[in-house]
Amino acid sequence: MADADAKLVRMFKALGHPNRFRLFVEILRAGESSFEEGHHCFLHSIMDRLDIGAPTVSHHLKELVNADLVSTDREGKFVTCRVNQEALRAVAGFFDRT
Amino acid sequence: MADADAKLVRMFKALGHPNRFRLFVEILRAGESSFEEGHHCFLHSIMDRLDIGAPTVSHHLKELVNADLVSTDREGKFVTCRVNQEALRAVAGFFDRT
DNA sequence: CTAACATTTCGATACTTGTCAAAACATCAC
DNA sequence: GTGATGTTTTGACAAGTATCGAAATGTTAG
Repeated sequence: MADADAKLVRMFKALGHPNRFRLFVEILRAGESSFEEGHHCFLHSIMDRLDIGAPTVSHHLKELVNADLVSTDREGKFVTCRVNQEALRAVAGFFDRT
Repeated sequence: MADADAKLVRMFKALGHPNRFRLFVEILRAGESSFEEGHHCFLHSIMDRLDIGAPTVSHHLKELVNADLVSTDREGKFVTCRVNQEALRAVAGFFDRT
């Protein structure tokens, strides 16, 4: 299997769990509605809206990062998240090819 | 979570496993290169190209069908598969929205 | 009807994963 | 420094999943 395909599979797998999908969509939407540079958002505000324990959110976030769908940064006490637009284009490209 | 989202998650989950992804791509490609109506292809010819046991292929195919990515028909002794184009458009739409 | 072929179901097993509580780590405010 | 707050790691457990061999089912050919 081609390398690019393996990467796609990792993305699909990451999005193929309800809680991870919701986490991703929250990051996506929070980033869209943000006026700050880079469209990032704070993890703790997302945690507030998901009724999942913090360790679980952290675990899922790490998987989104491993799948290259999301990237994170630390700003002092907080962690900020943003979606990786380039990765999204790769996925969209797969479906456009069909 | 909205109903449409749950459907998306099922599709992502189905595509998020290497063997299932390969099965899907085989069906996709076989269908594309076919001149028969409906772009269908025979399951046994796909099985030949994947080094996975028949029971496992059958299992994965069922999951692709459950995810609404693929539909199957029986033609006598054989099973034919085709991708569900409408479902593909639904997924593509998700990524266009970003 | 029987033999051959295509596919699915069943049963078992090894492996992966989602989740949480508790502890640890990181950073800031004081 | 201490305490408070945000996040991650660890350890554990339940649940889910991928895979296979064997058996069962469906279907056609002869």
